[in-house]
Amino acid sequence: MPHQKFIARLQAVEDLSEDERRQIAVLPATLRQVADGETVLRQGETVSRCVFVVHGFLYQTRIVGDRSQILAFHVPGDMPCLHTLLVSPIDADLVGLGPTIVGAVAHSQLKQLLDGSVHLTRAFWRETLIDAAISRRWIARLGAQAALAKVAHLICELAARLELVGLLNDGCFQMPMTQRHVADACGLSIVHVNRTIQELRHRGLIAWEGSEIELLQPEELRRLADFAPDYLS
Amino acid sequence: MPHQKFIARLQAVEDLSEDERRQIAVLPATLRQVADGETVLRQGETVSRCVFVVHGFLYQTRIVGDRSQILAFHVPGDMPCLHTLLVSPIDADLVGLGPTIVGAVAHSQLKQLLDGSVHLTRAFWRETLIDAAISRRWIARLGAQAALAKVAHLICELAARLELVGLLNDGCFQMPMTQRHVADACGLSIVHVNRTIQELRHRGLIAWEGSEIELLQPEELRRLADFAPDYLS
DNA sequence: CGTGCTGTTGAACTGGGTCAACCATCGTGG
DNA sequence: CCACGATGGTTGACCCAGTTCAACAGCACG
Repeated sequence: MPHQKFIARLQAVEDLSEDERRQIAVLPATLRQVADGETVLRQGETVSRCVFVVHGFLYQTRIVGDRSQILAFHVPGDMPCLHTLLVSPIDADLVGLGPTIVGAVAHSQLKQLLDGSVHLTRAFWRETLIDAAISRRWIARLGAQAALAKVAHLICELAARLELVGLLNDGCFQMPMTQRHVADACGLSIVHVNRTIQELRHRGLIAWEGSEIELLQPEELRRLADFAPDYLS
Repeated sequence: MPHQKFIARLQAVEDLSEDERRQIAVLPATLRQVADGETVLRQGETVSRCVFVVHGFLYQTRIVGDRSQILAFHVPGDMPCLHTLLVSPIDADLVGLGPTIVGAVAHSQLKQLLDGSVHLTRAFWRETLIDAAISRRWIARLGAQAALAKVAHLICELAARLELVGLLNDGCFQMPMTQRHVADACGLSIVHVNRTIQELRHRGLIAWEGSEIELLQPEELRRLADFAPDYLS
């Protein structure tokens, strides 16, 4: 059931009929294993297939000057390059985070499906709009928050998004993100991310060992991060 | 011809037929004068009409902690809250920048139009995707560039977007933006924006008096800002 | 003719960056 | 089985880009 999480995600976003769910489920998709750090799509590439995350994580990253900036993380159920259906080429590298399984659907197949249904088109459109809403929060985070709040916000957002697809258990989630990823996503140096995470640990807000992150005081963490999950669905 | 610039914008984004252009042109729209600093839509509001810029400028701003962060600027032809058609409520204040004229179309009218046309839906969808692409660049700008490059990038982007709607004359454009706006858009303090702009002037890259901004060495400025206009259409 | 906004300048300060170690873990190849 | 190099986390010392505070000038407007 490769499309399962993706359908669940769309379903959360817009109510789908039995028939619509079936139409998506029968889309011919090829599955593929992606290794940690492997580039799935390269910036500037003209894409002809939409990728969706079945298991694991992807992120989008872009070189700007001598730094690399992460533009987005993608969790199971997300379709990170849905926008390439209408806007080409892609403006960032799409990279695997930890061992990951992705599916791919041809643009042509997707276009054919959407041509036949205004409602499904709207569901997919809405999906991209939520992506855009997340981007806007990232702008707010990067432009206006201090380091501690930036990192806290990122963690809150990931937790909330994983909760939506049932991957948050008891305030815990698995994500093989290194401190370098956090640094690149928050526009901070690795060293300072390290100290910031230690501060979060020290305050008893999170636990983070290996790839397991736990929210110890979610309420407190959200307050610190000025986070509300209202924009995610 | 209130819709003129908006149609031109859509046209640039996706090829429209004579008939489609007419369908948009006859959409019932109410025009309205917006004063400098006047709030058109308030964060959290459930919107029932889409606003488009006829003349002047709007920007989206969001309070985060004790700062306010500008999330986007909108130039004539833009429809800043098109996303509210599918995602409510709006996540930022929409504010006038200088004396501005906006039009408004009821969601119901727009939905009716789009229900009848897969192609128009795609054109509007694409419009929101370009907005999203701009947001992603802002993330890159805010997360990875130094002050000088941030400000330069903002100026380059505005110039390029205004050029698309014919409002760039000979490297000059009118925009009644204050240094506070630049500060809020770039996540910098006003004082430092002031010094940064002086540096840009000093290097002979721009001239900026009152509300007239001129690119004196566009090529040089773009290099400094690491700017390429590829993502704007 | 004050009052408030915008731009400008100087001086002192600080959050976060940079540089440079060092440690633990882990996969790899000899 | 161990030596190794690579990667990720951690720490300390120093530095600097950008912030903060404060003052002032020009100007527009009621």
